[in-house]
Amino acid sequence: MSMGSPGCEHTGCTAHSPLYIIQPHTDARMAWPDEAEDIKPPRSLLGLPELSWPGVFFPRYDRLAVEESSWMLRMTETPAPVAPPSRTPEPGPAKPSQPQEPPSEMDGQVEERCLEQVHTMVVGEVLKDVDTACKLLNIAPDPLDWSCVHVQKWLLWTEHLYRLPQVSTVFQEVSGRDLCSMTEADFRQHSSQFGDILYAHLDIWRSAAAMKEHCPPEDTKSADDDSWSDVKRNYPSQPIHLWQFLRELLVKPHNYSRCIRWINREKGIFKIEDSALVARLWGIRKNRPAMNYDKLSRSIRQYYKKGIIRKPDVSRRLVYQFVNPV
DNA sequence: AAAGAGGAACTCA
DNA sequence: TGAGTTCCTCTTT
Repeated sequence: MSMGSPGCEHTGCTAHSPLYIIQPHTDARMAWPDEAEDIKPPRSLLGLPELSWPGVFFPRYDRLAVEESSWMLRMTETPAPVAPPSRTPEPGPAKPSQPQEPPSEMDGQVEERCLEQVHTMVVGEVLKDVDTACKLLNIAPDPLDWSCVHVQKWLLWTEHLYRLPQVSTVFQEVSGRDLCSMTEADFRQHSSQFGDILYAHLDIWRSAAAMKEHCPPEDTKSADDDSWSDVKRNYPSQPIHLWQFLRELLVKPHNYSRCIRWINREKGIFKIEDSALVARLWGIRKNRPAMNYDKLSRSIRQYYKKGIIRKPDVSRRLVYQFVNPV
């Protein structure tokens, strides 16, 4: 791959397809996935300046920034199918400060392998996150398919992810197709302060939708997802139950361990760490803006009689137990 | 004060 | 009719 050119001969991508790097949030729990640690290539190898490894996995980060780098342009096998963001980066990668020897053939092969691994990893993580959000919000992965209600859900979700003040109100009665036809300038017009973040986040979703068409879903599936995916396949039209929703959060500890986590997975004992946040996520999922922990916990208590959830033998605040742990 | 428990009426698919 | 949702009162932590 030629690192210095604005385009990429492997993919046909152009420098008009910028990489959105989301800077790490300071919360140490929101770190790069553990499983990715052993395949992190050094940034110097990528022709990027050394810094703490940036995430490309949006739920863990609260700020979007555009970073130009041709290696990441390989994220998509084809150029983005829709109008790209207007803030086009300068062509060519950032150069290391020290002059370097020309890379040997072996260096080139190692580099190629690392890039390949990074590419696979990034694509997988982005698609997994979009998939998770789709399940939680009950919306289609492709923004073009969204109704106005779906757009509102996605906006609430984006507010939550990036800790934005209320922005959903400025996009009333906007369908997914309308949203996709808007330029970055349109977004800025709707929200001068956060329009660029919303536009960047939407661009990730649109790129993910384009990628999904080219990547087999197996690439993005983890063992944790399998049982739940089976449930979704078997009962595609069933509304999600609260216990299913809680399980879905629990099987995504990278994303949600700060609001809910297993105490003892084998016994099905879990703890709600942030009751307000879990309630808010449930409210978004069910389109119930007034949802709070008082109501959510009442619904959990309904499960006592049904034998789905109970309090553990040693009762603790915000700790519950699935009667039949999977 | 926040969480827990449970009754009762209500909505919605 | 089932699965919550909403509101309520009272108890426990």
